[in-house]
Amino acid sequence: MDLVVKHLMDHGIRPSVQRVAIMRYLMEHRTHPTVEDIYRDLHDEMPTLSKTTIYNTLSLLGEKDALSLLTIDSKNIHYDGDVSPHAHFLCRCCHRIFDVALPLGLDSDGMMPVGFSIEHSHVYYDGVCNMCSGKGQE
Amino acid sequence: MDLVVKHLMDHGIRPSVQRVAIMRYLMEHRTHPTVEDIYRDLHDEMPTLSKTTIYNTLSLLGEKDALSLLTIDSKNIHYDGDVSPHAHFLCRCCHRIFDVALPLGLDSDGMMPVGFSIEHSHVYYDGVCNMCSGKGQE
DNA sequence: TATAATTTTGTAATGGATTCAAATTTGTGA
DNA sequence: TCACAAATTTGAATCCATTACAAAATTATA
Repeated sequence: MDLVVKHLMDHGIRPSVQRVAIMRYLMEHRTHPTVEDIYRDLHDEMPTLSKTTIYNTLSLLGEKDALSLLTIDSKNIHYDGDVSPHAHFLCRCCHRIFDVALPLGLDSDGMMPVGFSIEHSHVYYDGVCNMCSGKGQE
Repeated sequence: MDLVVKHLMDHGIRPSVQRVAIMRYLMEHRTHPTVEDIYRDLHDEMPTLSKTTIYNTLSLLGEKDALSLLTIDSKNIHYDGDVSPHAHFLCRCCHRIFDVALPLGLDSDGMMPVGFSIEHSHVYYDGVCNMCSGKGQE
């Protein structure tokens, strides 16, 4: 079975044409796109796709933990189809978001007051990326 | 000298009446307020304070690292006058943001690819707080 | 096939954030 | 203290991401 369809069904989401297209886009483009990005890029192959559907779908996928919401950028919400544990880095210069490894020793056990239960955790960095600093290997 | 004025000057910010009032509000209210919260609460003592000034001031204070922007909540930007290292927890039920300790052994050294320089880092959690879960000691 | 439930769609409305130029305040030098 | 320049504040207009909503289309079920 299609990996994307399986991913949706594993998270209890009925795989409509639009949902599959949006989830596939997220799984094939690890660029942490915004709603605008998704709409622009999917518009060619699905001219009837509406922005409302994208909002609805991303909202549903988020509730079901089929994707991850990135709030690192105060201007726009970004979405990540990779739900495996990793941190994110926002370049203040080119505004791209990069996947980075989680810091060593990250362990929130015993850090929370009694009665607090963690559902998700996020580690965000911002700074300047290798391209923008001119110090990166090309 | 007034601690608030000193805090501003230490960060290279000229302490105008409005800036001091906004910074003081943030230092005395550890509730991680939004622009709306600040505007509502300061309006009594400063009826002429405009929202644009609050936006301008928070933007300036953020650039100078005199406060911290919290992007944990996708609905609104929250502001934190406490710039010492700590993590944040957003309750998905009451939508309050709590200060929590950073996880033990947190170490981002060597986690970044060559050429990436970190300027700020944030650790965010979401889940249910002790009040909303009913399991907290009151 | 008929009916109900679900999903999609486009338009309108909402509201947080920004732009901008005028008004005000503050700082500086004579 | 006064005059001028620089910095700051203000409010109206605007922008734009997101949401609300109800009709249309699609899909599931009997």
